[in-house]
Amino acid sequence: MGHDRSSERLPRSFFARPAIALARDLLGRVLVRTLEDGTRMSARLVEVEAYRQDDPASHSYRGRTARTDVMFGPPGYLYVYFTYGMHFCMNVVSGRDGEGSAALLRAAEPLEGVSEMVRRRGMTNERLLLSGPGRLTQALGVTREQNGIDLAHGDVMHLERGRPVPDAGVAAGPRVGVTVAVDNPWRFVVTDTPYLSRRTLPPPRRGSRLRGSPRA
DNA sequence: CGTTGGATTGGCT
DNA sequence: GCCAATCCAACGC
Repeated sequence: MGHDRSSERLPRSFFARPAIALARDLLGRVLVRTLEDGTRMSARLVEVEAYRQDDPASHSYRGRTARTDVMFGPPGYLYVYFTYGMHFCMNVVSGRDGEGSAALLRAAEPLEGVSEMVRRRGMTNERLLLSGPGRLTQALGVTREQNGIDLAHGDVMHLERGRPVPDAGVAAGPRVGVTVAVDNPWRFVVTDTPYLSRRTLPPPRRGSRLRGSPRA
């Protein structure tokens, strides 16, 4: 039995790599949100997607703008954007400073602070508390105000080591809700969990270079 | 400056 | 399964 390091904070170096590698390795990690009154909420990440600068589906594809500025900054910061007139989505910035890439946090398993999540979500079904990018931000109290915060050293939100998920427990498939670059299997999910935004992975499309079951 | 549609969700058919 | 809600960034003129 070794020393338990699961609550150690992930350092800047963890985030300083390509979006696909980061997205995959974020599975099983613990996202911790600390409110101003000290209340702690935490959740185990089970669904994450990668977005690269050379990727037509990425906000960074058309260059650096006011909205995507954080995405082009150094790794380990939070990129939050507003969509469909009512939802916020949050990303962990990856790669190098000056490069626009990030990992979209799409779903998680509630751990600590469930009653606080329930209050913010206005519903009690634990399965639906954090199972979607908009639900995740609503439950954890993340809005435009948290755009650009530092996850590696800040107090508002951080990531802990948790328990990395082995390849046998991970599946990859097309990203949800994107209409371009649909053959890029950059959505990573933990297979053995009820907390995903979608229950099943779509089958490989005809003409796709992928074959058989999607793998990490 | 006007138009378009989106890395979504929840409610209704 | 279908679709409205509701804002605003990006793009075209």
